Amino acid sequence: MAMHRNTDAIFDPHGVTADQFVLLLALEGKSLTQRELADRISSDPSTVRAMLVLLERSGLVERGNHPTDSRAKLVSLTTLGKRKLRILWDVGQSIRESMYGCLSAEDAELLVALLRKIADSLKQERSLV
Amino acid sequence: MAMHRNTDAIFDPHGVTADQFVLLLALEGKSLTQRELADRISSDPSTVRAMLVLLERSGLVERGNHPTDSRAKLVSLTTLGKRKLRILWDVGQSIRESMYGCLSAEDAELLVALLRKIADSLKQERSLV
DNA sequence: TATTGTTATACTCTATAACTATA
DNA sequence: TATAGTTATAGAGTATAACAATA
Repeated sequence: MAMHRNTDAIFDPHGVTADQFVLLLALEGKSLTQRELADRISSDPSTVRAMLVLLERSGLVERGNHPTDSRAKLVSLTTLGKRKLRILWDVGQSIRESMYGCLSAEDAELLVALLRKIADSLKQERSLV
Repeated sequence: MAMHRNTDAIFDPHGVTADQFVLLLALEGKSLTQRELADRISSDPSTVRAMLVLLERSGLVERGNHPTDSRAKLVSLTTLGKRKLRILWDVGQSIRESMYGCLSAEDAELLVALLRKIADSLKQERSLV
């Protein structure tokens, strides 16, 4: 598979790019419209469309009809997609844990807490816009 | 300018992509061959070549002859490139500081220290390979 | 009129393979 | 033989603009 980002190397052995992982993550536990998906991953409808075509081809995602809006399509994970997402999450988790290996347990926990605080702060900023 | 990553939005107004910024940063204070540059930014010679063509066109970088190896080319920042790099660094710095805005000064310092520890650990791992 | 999605087009980064020139 | 760089080719994400269908 062709990589298009350095970080893809992590997921490359699993046939998924880092961007695709982000998209799959946004679909965890719910169905979204392509537009909602684009907003969620801070991308563009045309970009999302291109990604979905590839992900559909890989069998990780499916697009069905929207119950009330016939313009929209509802995107959701297939069974294979859910399974793949779980695997990829575990891959990422093991990498994170090995990165924290040079820190004490307390420092690792502290680091995550600080990062989460920043993430929450940014998310709140964004929702105010 | 066409963006090719979400993070490009930060540098887009300055006509530089995030990847180009990484490359320019690797050239700060020194000249490197294209091969060294590729190793430094964990990329490929053909990729680096493509990037350098664009950066040369923008006038941020120049390629001269290598003093002892006539196969190699020495890549270095132009005056404009050095100036641009300083500006981009300041842009990044102001963004980092605004991100730390939700943390106390001590916590912000601690966060940077923890991240730097991880970075150093990864760098050491890499040099052992 | 506004919105959802599609299509066409263009740009940047990614990399592999085959190649030239030099060490 | 090995290395530095180039070229051709291919793939994936990025976005804009124009468009059809629907709300």
